[in-house]
Amino acid sequence: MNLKNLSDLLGLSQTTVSRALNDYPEVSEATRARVKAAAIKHHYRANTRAKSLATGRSMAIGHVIPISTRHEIVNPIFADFIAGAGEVYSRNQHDMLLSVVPDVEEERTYRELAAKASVDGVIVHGPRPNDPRIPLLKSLGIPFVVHGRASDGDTDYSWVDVNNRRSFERAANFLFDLGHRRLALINGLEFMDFAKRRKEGFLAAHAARGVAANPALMVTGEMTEDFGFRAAGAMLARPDAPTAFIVSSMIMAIGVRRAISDARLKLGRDISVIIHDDALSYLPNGADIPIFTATKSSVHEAGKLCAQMLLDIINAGDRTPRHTLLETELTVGESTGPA
Amino acid sequence: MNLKNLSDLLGLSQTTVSRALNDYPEVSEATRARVKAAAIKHHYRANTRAKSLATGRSMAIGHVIPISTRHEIVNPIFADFIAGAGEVYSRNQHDMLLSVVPDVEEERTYRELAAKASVDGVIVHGPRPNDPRIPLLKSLGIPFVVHGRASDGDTDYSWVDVNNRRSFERAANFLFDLGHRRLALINGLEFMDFAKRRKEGFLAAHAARGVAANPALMVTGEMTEDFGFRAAGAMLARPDAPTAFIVSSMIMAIGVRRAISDARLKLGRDISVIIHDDALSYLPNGADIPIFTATKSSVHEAGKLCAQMLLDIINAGDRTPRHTLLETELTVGESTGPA
DNA sequence: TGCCAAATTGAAAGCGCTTTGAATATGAAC
DNA sequence: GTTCATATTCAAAGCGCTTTCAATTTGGCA
Repeated sequence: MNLKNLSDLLGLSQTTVSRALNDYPEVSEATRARVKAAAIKHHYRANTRAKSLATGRSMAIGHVIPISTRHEIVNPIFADFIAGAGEVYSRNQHDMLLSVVPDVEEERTYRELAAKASVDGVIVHGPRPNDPRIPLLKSLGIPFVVHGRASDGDTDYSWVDVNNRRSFERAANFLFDLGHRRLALINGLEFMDFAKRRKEGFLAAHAARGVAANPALMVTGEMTEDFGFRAAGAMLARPDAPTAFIVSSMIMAIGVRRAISDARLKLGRDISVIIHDDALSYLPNGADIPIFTATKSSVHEAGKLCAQMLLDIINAGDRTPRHTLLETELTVGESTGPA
Repeated sequence: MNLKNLSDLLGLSQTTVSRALNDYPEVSEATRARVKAAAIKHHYRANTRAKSLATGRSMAIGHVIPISTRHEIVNPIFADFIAGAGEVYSRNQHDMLLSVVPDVEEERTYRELAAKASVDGVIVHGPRPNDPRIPLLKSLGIPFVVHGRASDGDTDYSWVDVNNRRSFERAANFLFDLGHRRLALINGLEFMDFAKRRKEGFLAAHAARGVAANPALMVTGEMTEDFGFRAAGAMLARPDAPTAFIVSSMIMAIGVRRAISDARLKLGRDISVIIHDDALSYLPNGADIPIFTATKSSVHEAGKLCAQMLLDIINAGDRTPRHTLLETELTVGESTGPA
């Protein structure tokens, strides 16, 4: 069933039928009702490709998911973020186009998306300091929103980010207030911007208290359970073992917990742990009382915000950058206690 | 830069340029080379919408991700599956169209995808027994592949699935062989087909050994850490506590491990655990020696297989169903021992 | 009754590509 | 030098929609 069939059926021109369905005013209410009824009855839906060819808008948003050729890991945050964004797209009749590409081909992918005109805008995932994608997208003229920020370089673009620096500074201060002095940081890979900012916050808190941060207690790595386990295990074996950990993700923290329990220590009593909690739907931080004391910020919500911001930008047609900086919630759980 | 511009530039007709780029034989090698060079030089890529309007193929595959209105959870398996499928699509110049929709609107979404002709085929996620989507997609005439199977009802469709029944039967037998008699099953929600099959396998092993399965030791629920923790905690507190657990996912098992350690028991010595390991990239089952004894099957691989099967079906044009049944690998880790 | 503005409808062009059918150029065979 | 098959190129139609511009109808008012 296409427009021609439908209009023939109704004895109307394609013009009128198209206008009736798209709520143009120059169509009588009587015909509009008749047309809409017929459209529903015959399950008519405008062919997306034809429609977007005619209008010049694809009604689709692109997400380019780079698969690291070195690390072969899929960001576990991804599912919840996508789900959040997807909800917004569905509600606004947009499609989501996902490209999973080896990171080395990322630039080519963006260029193709632009040239093939298959999306109206893109979300940029996992920004790195001085990220080359930002100038690229600007030069291509595609509207985009970055989930996170890329420090250094051009900062004149739209983003939604968590205040990672402040968040980790607060976490460190919380531990200092409990009397801890030997804090460990188990962070994500440092070429990711968020990890860099978290470390800065961690160090800033140390500086403010006049406590020297021990480089041996600051590690960065893949955000896996296994890495958390090894890193924490190694640190706990040191003579200058930390009394508290700040951990960049729930998944890593699960490994940290395993290391702590393997070392026959009790979480919250012998050792304190604060995590950053992305509020992943399948890893809730306890039901009533949080298992971990955490700086919490829902990545599902971030997905929604990014998507909404991008749609707003596209609709507004005005390209002045927008920013949303989310503060985390510091929720106290059972994993922290006095030193 | 569009086809017209490019052909004007070259002093050729659009026909010839199009043919040159699409490797049609009736174009001289000299012109083909000239055209291809110019295309690269001017970053020309055919507009997807125009192309698919002309060819009738959208070169896109749809994935409908239902968000349960009740459970609000995103399947953690999702990211790795999508990454696997996405790799295959990229390699074959296909796009992936993701629709995140409340489960109640799923039917409407499939109908729209069909009517709007925005995809050439779809992957069906999370089949349930007697799943209504299968007859629906058949009636709509869209090629599709199911990740998993829907027992009961029409079985005449293409799928890629793990042999869940056999897998859990083997796991139970492995524990029986170690001398365990009181086995617990911590399973996914039973309206999911895979969970149903796993339970069948669990029960089949019991029946074969003449051991009565204790209904109190078989639970189903959300696949979260928290559910695993609570379920295992409650069971361990019983007078007829299990000596071994079979757990349907790594994430649940992490909760089980927490419950075990809270009960001051040692995993692998006091209590055995076998998990089903989907080999999620961010939750590796230990680095050298597996933490958990597991029935393992990579969901990333399953994503690739589903995608490849669907593309094959679309290209073959032949609609006879194909099936791939994957056997799991039973790898012995440190979480099991004699009763 | 006649006139003009407003309301309503339609024909046709165009979005950027593929593909059919026709036209032209080339070259081998006579 | 023709002739005809083959190789190469092109003009134009068509994919299903939107939108411009033109045509028609309607109704208010003098």
